[in-house]
Amino acid sequence: MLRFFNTLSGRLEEFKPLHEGEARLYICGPTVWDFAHIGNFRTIAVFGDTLRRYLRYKGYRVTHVMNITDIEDRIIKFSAERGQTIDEYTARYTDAFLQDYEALGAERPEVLPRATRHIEEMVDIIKRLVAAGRAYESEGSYYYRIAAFPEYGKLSKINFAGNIVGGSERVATDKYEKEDARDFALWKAQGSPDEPAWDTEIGKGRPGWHIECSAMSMKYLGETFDIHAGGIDLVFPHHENEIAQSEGATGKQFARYWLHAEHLKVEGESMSKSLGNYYTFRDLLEKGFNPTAIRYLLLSVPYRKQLNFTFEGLQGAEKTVESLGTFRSRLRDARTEPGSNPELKAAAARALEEFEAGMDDDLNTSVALAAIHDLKREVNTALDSCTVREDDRRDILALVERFNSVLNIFPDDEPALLDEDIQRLIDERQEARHRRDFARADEIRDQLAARGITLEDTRDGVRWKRR
RNA sequence: GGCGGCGUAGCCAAGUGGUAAGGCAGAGGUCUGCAAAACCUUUAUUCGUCGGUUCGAUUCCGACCGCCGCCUCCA
Repeated sequence: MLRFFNTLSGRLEEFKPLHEGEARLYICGPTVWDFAHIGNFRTIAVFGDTLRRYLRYKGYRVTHVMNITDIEDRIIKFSAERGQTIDEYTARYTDAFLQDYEALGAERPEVLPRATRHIEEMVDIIKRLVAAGRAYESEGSYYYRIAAFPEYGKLSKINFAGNIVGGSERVATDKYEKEDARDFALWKAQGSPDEPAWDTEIGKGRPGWHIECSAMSMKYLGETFDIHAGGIDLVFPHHENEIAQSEGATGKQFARYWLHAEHLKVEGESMSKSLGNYYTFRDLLEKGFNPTAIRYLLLSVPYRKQLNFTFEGLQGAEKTVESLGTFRSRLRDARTEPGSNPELKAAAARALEEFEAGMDDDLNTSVALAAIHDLKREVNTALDSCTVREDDRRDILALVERFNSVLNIFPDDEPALLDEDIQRLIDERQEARHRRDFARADEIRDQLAARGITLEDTRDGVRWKRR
């Protein structure tokens, strides 16, 4: 039974999709004004992708929508400063993001909508809100009338009674003419002629930040859909406002399950540019770290925990991921007798059960990974003692692929081709070893090591791997 | 100020009202010509501190200390 911690109810709830056999998922993706940092990737690419993959593993047909925000104050400002259109300005960051997203082993969502392409849908919602009395126009801008949506605050549990609203008087510092300090902008009238603006039925201007997610999620997933996910910082005001906008316009429940990923820390501190511990995924690749290891590390702690990202941990993850790869290729290459070993059959069944128990429990990836490590150890022991049989080999390899279809942490171990001269050197070394000419054998091994080829002598011959 | 999360071995950490998963690092060993890989053994009488509830708490409650976050378009 798959259960999620739903921010809306504050409880663990069984996942029941709205449509039989189908799971519809919306994730608030990046804002494309800068390169995304590893925290973004943990939420969007690792948590979001794992959620998507596990839903599919559970048999649901998944529709995954991830927005890419391309209307935002900084984007407007920077593109204007450079005399570029928004598309020209954001193209570089969007491309880089998608490239990194895939390098991290995440699957491309079915829909990657852009705010700039959905102005009409946003305007439509604003018109519906105005008609429902939940929005009003003021000096060319439109605001959400929070007083007309009594449920406001139900997601973030923020008590607005004595907090932001001081009384009935307008907040004098606000530059806009709002009825209430809490009211937020749905549409901003064009400020100056050089500012990008869209000419629409409700005037010339640009949308507020929150409306894009209401418009795009409902367009692709329906007015009510299953899961809405994102970083914990989005709970308020972004997601709270999305609920107000969507439910205020449709009168129906918006998203049924709200999942929020915690932020990570770096070396025990919050990640920030000023602390100098702000890393993008690209930074880590440039430092030579393996993307699979990065994924493993970001996955090793359940998404609702603040994982502490450290370089020591990343080095550890590299070793771990390497050993997973060794395990899989060892099993693949093992020469086995026909039949099956009941102990391994039981070990595999236990691993599957624990993996699913962990993942079912609000995607507890720590437990799921422990199940994989336990299986790895038992199988390696059996490989050492030659007690793996052909059926075990086949079944456990299939099981590993099942696990990997969800976590994607086994490194690629495609039996890549060796250059002919490398193969010749390996053969020559084997001959030398038979002659007990170990000096020559070691010389060749060092030579290959310098070319990035590590050799391992096993009972069944030489294994090699490229580093 | 309001609201929330966290504090478990050298490091990253799971977890539970009945006496602590997993990974990395360390130590010893097996295997090996030597390595590598793999495996075995070992590493918290203890889960921030102090109280309380309980037959029993790391797990529940309270206080305190420390860290992180939201309330300010940062995942």
